[in-house]
Amino acid sequence: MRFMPRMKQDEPNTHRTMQVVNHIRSLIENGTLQPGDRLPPERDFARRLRISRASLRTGIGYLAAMGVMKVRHGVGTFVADGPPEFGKASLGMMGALHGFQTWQMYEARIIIESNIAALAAERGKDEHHAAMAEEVAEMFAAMDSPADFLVHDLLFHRIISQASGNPILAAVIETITSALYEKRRKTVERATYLRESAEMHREIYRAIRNRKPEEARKLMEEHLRMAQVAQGQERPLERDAARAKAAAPVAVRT
Amino acid sequence: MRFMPRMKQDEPNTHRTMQVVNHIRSLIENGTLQPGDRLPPERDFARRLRISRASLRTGIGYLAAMGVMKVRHGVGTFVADGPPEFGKASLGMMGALHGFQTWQMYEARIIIESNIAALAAERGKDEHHAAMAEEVAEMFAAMDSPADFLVHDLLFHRIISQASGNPILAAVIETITSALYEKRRKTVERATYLRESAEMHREIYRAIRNRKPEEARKLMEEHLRMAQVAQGQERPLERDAARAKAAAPVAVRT
DNA sequence: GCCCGCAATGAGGTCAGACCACAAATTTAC
DNA sequence: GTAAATTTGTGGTCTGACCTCATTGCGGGC
Repeated sequence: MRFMPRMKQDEPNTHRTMQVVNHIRSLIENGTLQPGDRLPPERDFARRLRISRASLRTGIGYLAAMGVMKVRHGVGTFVADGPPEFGKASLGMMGALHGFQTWQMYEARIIIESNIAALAAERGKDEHHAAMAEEVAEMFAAMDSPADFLVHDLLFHRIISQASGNPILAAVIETITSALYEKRRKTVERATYLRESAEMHREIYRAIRNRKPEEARKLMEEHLRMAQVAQGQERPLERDAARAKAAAPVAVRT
Repeated sequence: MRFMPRMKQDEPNTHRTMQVVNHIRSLIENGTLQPGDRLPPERDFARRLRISRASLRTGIGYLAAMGVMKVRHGVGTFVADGPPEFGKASLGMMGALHGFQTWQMYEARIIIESNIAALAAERGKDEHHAAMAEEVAEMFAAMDSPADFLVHDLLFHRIISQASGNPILAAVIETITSALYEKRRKTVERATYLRESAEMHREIYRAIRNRKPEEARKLMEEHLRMAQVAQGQERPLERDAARAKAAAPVAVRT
């Protein structure tokens, strides 16, 4: 992190929070701050921005909630690295608020990730293919360790997201996947279908490497649908669902 | 909002912010707080939770960043109503951080929303059909007022999202759309294609009402692709894109 | 009697400075 | 030389005063 310009002085009444957010945003946009970089200590930064530490912290908290910043007590505040995603807790929180169902997460995941696979088959580069092959191999090697298997499973899917060339779709999938992760880790212990799963991954990999978008899409969809069934998260029938939650009125507020 | 239980006292070292978030989350989950409800005044709430007002505010700020709460200076703090979406600023912020391109937003939108249209054709209810018809009519009526037209355009798409029965996909689209809104409002003034656009909407509506998922999907995709072209946001050719940003290394950190 | 304008009220927003808790580096003791 | 204790640097929390904004309601002027 190099030279850091001073914040604009005007607009005295605009919310301090947004001043901080916009300031940091501009630092990111002009390259002063990059993923993984560390912010100055709060006390210094606040003095430099000529605002109180409390206000600075509010702004940082805002960015942390969106997953843009990562705060580590006793260590420092960092710009997020790793794959882009919406705030970790946000899906869960919105789920509580709007009554998301698990089958809806799977449905969204199937729709988006099968298209990601197709895009990856069109755009994937050699590095991606190599990395995918690596993870498939690791999966076969970890057949007796469900926990390890899961790790490489996740990594495999993440590489496909990256190969798709669309970080927005990748971010959405990342968010959904991490919300699903907890439920998943429990059922993976029943390792009965690991071999089958590994082979499906291999087929997906081949379709992508051979640049067969439609095949990749179809295989991915099949794979995810199977994963969903393996965890008993199919969409309930209408008459069962009706009991669960009364239909919301068609009211689209502005 | 009825009786409000007291926060758990234990776990003294856990972050106050998360205490607040979890507490409010539980209030939402057990129905004490509902969309549109107002939180108690910060001073009272903080006293009841036995934490400082500053900490409470940190937690509220966190929720506000995720779009779960809405704070209005001088008025109060409310649980968000309206359609679910990720934090308004989050996409823009992530875009700055990870270099999202506009064509990627359109690509994501086309993929997701065409599938939403298909789902809506399968699951849409009479109320949705009626509301959609209404908005189509409004669009034809607003042919001479691009700004009004845009409003009904947005509403139309929002109803389809709701009719799809998958609030997660709806939230994603809502987030992308609002990020795209600014750019859109400018070009809509060149009203040359409004009639054409209205007719496409009508066709989409008909496909959904007649429960023709594949047709709805196809029409929606066509419609969005046209909107993208109308604003000159096609995906650049590879050789042009290469110059814009060097390919990131295939590094998938955990 | 009605309307406009100006307190009064109550809400969130900001500030300052002291102190607490955690993690890493450094020194000290053995 | 290693392990324990201490120091240092950073984020986390508290207190309580004061500021700004939006709404309410009371007057005075018409």
